[in-house]
Amino acid sequence: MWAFHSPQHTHPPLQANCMTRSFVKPVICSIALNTTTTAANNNQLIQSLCKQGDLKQALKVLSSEPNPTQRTYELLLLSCTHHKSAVDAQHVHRHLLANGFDQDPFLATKLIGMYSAFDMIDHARKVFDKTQRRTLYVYNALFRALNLVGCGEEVLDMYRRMNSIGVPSDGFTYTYVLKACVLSECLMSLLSKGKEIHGHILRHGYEDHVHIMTTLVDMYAKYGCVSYAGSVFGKMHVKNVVSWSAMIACYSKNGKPFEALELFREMMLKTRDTSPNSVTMVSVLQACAALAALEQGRLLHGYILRRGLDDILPVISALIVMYARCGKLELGQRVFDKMDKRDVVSWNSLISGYGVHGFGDKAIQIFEEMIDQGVLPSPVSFVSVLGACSHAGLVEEGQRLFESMRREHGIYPSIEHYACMVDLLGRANRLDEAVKLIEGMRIEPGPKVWGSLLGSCRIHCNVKLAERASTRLFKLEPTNAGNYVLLADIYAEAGMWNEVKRVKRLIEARGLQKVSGRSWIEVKRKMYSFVSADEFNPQIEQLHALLVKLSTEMKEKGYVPQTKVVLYDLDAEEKEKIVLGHSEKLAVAFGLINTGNGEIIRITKNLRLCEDCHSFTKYISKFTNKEILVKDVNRCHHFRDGICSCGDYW
DNA sequence: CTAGGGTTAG
Repeated sequence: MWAFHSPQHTHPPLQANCMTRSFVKPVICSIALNTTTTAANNNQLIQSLCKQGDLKQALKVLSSEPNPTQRTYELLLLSCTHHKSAVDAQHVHRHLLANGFDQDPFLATKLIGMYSAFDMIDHARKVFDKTQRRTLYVYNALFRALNLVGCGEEVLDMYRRMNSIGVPSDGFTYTYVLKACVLSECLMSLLSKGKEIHGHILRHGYEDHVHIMTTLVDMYAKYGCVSYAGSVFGKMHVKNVVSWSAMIACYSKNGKPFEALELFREMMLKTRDTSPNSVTMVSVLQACAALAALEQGRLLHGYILRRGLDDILPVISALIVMYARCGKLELGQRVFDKMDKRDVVSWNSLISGYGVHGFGDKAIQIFEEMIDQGVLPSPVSFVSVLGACSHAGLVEEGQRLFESMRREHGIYPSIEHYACMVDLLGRANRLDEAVKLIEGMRIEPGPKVWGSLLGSCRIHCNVKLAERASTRLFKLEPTNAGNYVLLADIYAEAGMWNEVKRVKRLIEARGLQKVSGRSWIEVKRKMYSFVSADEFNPQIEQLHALLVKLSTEMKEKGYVPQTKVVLYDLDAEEKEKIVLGHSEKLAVAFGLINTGNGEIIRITKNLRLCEDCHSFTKYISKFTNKEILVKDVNRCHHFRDGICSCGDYW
């Protein structure tokens, strides 16, 4: 396991507030008495008042000061930002324009930053436009402001102009333009832009600049280019916590939790002066959650306590989610109960926890408790609670909540919410209603919505509707192989083999790689990975033999192999062989051999659990008297004594 | 003068 470093806490130096305060106080008294202060004194006085937080008084003095300095205006603008007073801000702005500072590039950067903080981006733009001498700093300030409101393309556009008129870039500029590449709406076209900027950066000798290189790693991560990110990261000579965290997050977010844990291990072993912080922990916990790696998650929990990171809300939320996904909902609940302050994310984490285990009623109860306690639900709260309804088949409750969203909470349903509702209705075989909902949408239904519908068609084997959904879906997401596989599944189940072939050819023609089924199991803090028909696994023969033996015995007790899922037109016996080799069954067999009596087998699957594996695992749990937890992409299945916690509704 | 990683979702 990881060699955890003992934490070294560094305390930030204490601010010397009290000192300044006692110095300034007597000065205030003197203005009231003495109105004939000199200009120099007035400027100093305004500055002191700003630093001290007395904006109103500072503005009063300003009105009788004929010659404010640049520094005076700077502090006034900062003070306005601090007090969130846009009215005063505009007053100061007018004042400085009237006093000959309208072309001051330094104050322009301050003004832009200030308007950006007020969400007044148009005012920020106007300041930029009116400033004739646009220094590098003025550009940088605007880039930052534009990035904050998500106007990535505008940043890139301006960057182009900046280059063409010969304004040089610095390290800050590069971090802003790289971020801009990710923010944009039309993502794909800008990946090449990002690569181009990557080139500029190297040409200008920034390859050892930690901030820029880390931003690059993050940019490739957000584009899902895991290998590019890894290559940039690998070439970095100087790495710090942020760089490591960015790369670990890259793996966690891009479906490579195994690699995330591996890199974290490397970080612990290789770096002596870089210890992980709360941000690192969140990403590593996400990876544990994705893998249902409970033992590793527990170690992390201990580490979090030792490092005193347990009062950081995102860390605790990630912990709750980790426990829930590892099948230890009660531990997640306990962590939640112990919190002394909670935010909406903490609540959402718990709601989703109950959701993935199929406890829809409990999820709704917690959702309502949250509202009773005065916490405003966020859009994600509704995604969580609607998802919980969907897993539990609580259609009416889901519809009620969906309605209350807009009416009682003023939250307009987004694509995600519609996708939840389509899933809720579709899963419950109310496909007509799902279609009606889509047709009545006030926003354009995205790939998630059509994907939900296609998934439901798969469950209820509705070929006609599946064809309709997939036509739309393939246009919106032509490169998502999963969608094609889903359609092929539906055709296969309906025995339409020519159509299956057609879809398969489509996948090939478009050069897509379908995600292969994979399962993981954690035994004694180590993760073992399985793919179906894994010839390279040294234990494969032993596992196969066990599976054949169990299958034969269980068939006598009523187990019937479900071979509909096989995408090849083969005879029954061949199909049976294929499903018996599914990765999830290999992991189960491995678990049976390698775990002790009474120990729960905990498995993760990267796709939805197939019907046969589901049925097989139910029988196994009865037959071998073992408790088995399987986390598939959507939810947790808890197999005990021949039944599954999902009630065969998943 | 300004900068990099993380928080819940199917």
